[in-house]
Amino acid sequence: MDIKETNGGVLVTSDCFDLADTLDCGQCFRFESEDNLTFKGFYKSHFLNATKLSDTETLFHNTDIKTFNEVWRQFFDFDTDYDAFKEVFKKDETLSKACDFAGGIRILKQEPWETLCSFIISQNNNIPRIKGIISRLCENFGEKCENGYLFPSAERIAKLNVEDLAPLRSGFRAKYILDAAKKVANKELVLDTLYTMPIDEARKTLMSIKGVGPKVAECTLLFGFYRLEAFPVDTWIKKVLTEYYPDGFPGYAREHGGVAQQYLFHYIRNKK
DNA sequence: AACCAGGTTGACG
DNA sequence: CGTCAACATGGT
Repeated sequence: MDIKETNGGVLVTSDCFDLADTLDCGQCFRFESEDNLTFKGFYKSHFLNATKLSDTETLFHNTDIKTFNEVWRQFFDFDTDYDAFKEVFKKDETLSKACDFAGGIRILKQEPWETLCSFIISQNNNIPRIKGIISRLCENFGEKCENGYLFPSAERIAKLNVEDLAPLRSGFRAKYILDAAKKVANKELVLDTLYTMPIDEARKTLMSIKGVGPKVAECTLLFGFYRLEAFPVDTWIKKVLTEYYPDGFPGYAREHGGVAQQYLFHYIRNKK
């Protein structure tokens, strides 16, 4: 991992980072790209504009080393050694292939409320439509700024009703979005406590929200709270488990199972 | 035109 | 406890 300031930007060189795979592997839904090389989007109110230059080089535009270190360095988890994860994963044949195929993916440290809301929307839904609903959520209720719209706060959404959310075309999920927003806004559920809460308790807490079951809770913990032991099982991972792990998923890959899961998810969906 | 999508709920045995 | 239809909507 090498990070250096360049002309009007910051250049990152790493064998364990692929911008396109990281932003397009289903852990986030709000980064856009025309050519699958340059990606734009937001973390909180910070605007990202970055380009994949090669398999190992990524250029972050319009930023300096100070902003980069404060915002993007932590968002993209650049201080974690993914080679160490892969060393463990490579003891397993399928995981080894997944590492080779998807080893540029990193687990993003996303904003908790946005992550929770996004994965509520994700249930029984496909990725293109999930992106559409979230995009309309931001356009309708998020703050407008120079480069687009921010993700609306729970407090903002909590004041709305189901009819207000009709423009999202989120279907039966609208009532779930509102329940989550209300529980967060009135502090019945304090999201920040989930960073350190014992994971089983954190799962239960999230599942007290209507529309949050085991899968959505697990995704929220992994992608919104950096709980790398979380292991979301969706339809694709179910296939992987029955097909490649009939005797169970290896215990040694469990500690950072979320990383393994993400490699496997991307591998099984995109190989060949 | 069916079938599926990064599932969850509530009803029923 | 386990099973299962229903749920809104749009992409393939």
